[in-house]
Amino acid sequence: MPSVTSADVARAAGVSRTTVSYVLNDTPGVSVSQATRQHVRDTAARLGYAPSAAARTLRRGRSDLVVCVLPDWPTGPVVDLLLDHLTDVLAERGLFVLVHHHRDSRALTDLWRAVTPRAVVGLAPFTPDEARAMAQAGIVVVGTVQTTDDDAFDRSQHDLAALQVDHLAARGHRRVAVAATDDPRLARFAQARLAGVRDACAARSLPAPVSAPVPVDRPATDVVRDWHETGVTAVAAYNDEVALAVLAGAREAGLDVPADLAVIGVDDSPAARVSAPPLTTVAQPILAQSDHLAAGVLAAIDGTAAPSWPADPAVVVVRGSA
Amino acid sequence: MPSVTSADVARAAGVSRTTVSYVLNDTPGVSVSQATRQHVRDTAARLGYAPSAAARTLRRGRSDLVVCVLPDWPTGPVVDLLLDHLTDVLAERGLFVLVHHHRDSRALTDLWRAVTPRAVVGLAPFTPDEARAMAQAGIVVVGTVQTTDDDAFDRSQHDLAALQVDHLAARGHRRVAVAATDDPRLARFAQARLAGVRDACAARSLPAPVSAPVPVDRPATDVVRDWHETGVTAVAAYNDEVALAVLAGAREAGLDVPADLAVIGVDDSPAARVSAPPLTTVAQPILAQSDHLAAGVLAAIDGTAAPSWPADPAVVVVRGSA
DNA sequence: CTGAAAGCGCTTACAG
DNA sequence: CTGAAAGCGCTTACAG
Repeated sequence: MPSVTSADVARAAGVSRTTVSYVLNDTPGVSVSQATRQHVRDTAARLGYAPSAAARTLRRGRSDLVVCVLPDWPTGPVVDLLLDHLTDVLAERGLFVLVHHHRDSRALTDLWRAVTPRAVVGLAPFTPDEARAMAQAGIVVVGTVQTTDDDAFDRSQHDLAALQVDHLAARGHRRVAVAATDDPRLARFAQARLAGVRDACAARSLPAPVSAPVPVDRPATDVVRDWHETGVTAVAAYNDEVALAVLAGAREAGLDVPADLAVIGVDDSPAARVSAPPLTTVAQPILAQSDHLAAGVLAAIDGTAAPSWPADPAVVVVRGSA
Repeated sequence: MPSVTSADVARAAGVSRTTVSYVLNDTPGVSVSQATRQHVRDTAARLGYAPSAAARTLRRGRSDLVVCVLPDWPTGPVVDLLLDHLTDVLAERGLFVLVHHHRDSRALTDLWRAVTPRAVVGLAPFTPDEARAMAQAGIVVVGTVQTTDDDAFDRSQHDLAALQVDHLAARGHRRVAVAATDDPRLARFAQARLAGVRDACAARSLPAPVSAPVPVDRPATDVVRDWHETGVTAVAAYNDEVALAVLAGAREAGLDVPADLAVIGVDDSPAARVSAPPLTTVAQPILAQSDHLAAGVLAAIDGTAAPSWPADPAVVVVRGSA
């Protein structure tokens, strides 16, 4: 179908393309009579005119599109919240957020064929190569984690782990196990988190933690039994999903939570509230993080200084499991 | 930063823009010497050349972008799977998938300002107005559900509900309750699903089901107790998340699942495998649906006939709860 | 108040 | 084998 252009609208309405553009964009500072405005709008609607974003972007020299790159692992409700908030905040500045599920680097390269975004927000850590390619292309890259080389990355994972250990230690636990994830895509995170638990234990003179991967799709019965038999009384889980599998394993093994085994997760997902027992977990300040990301995009676009990362008020939500 | 264009590359490499375009796009059927090809590529890399997607799209008259519009409610791992698969399948045809979290109609209108996609895949039902606007803009619209007016919409929800009732009835249950969602964004679905359970009960000569909204962030203790006291022995939940809240409520109320109360969900989410007891649920053929969506996009683009919706092999996954 | 014209960066027939 | 030129649809200084 031959799509209708602004020239078609101009011709049909008996005005110039200039006028069509002025009216349809509500360009400030131009005076076009109300009658003409209405006539142009009616004509555009009648013809089913849809402006070409490509032409607009080309002419303007910049697009209003912000691409948010997600990690390729399942992200859950916490990230949904972040995305919605980010979309809202940037929409107020006329920026439109579209999300890319990052699977492999090839896909990230193809991205430039399909769109030239104004900015890219990375929720997945980029490799140094990817980050360099984007920077070179003049694309603003903002992220929770700039690259996997970033120190801030390890630090944030460390802090999360420390909060778990703090809570467990305050309850008198000494022998802590780490329920890691078995998802290879999360290896980088799991590793930093384990190191965090290890350091926190050392700092509190607790014995070094043991660790095992825990699949999320079945009760972690065997692992839990092993841990319990070797004197472990508390488990720091990679996230709530893993913690749920630990809870299920304890149930199967006939262990009482938290009496026989305390369990603490990370995320404060909805499921944490209705598990048996309800899950004690670490909640991250997701809205604050989202605001920070939005501020980072805006700062980069406006050329002002990037906001500093907010003091991290991640907090332990105490429920029944630890 | 003045971004580098193909003209800059041509100048620096000492060739014409034509040659740059041929080399960088691997245009078939043109003969450029290997030496020149390499020289152009090196020059482009050295200058950090990134082609303008807007210019390319404008010139070509079409973009390679497919926008997938998600509903504004939390979608979970099932939709993630669908998205990943859709992205893979369409990538093979050079199409790039970006996801938009649909919150309000204003945002959907802004979409055309930011991008002119080749096709839109709707996972959320569009209003008739929205669908018309897109069709008029010459955008291919493909979806599980074209509009909320669509008959197929009610039918699919009906089928899901019928499967739940079938399973419950086969286990000897007669008094069925519907654990609906309290999320207003899902009202349209909840309504169709309730109607489905009602019809299925009628068809099997069971008494009409009772129904109550169940929040997912706390145990549904009171509702469950009420149901049990009025002779209800089985619950058809809106989805697994709601079912989990029912399970938690039963636990609080001191009821045994499934002896005192059977519970069946919808989705077969990971959490369903590790709940107490493991959740019996209805699994949807998500990969088949994803393939169908991809085929729909391709058919529309190629101008061939849209594939018919596959016979829906949604299936009950029997675990411990019903 | 309105219009003619330039130009954003690319691709691709066409001529050499 | 390579280059000059047209044109995609828009916005916006500029002239009237």
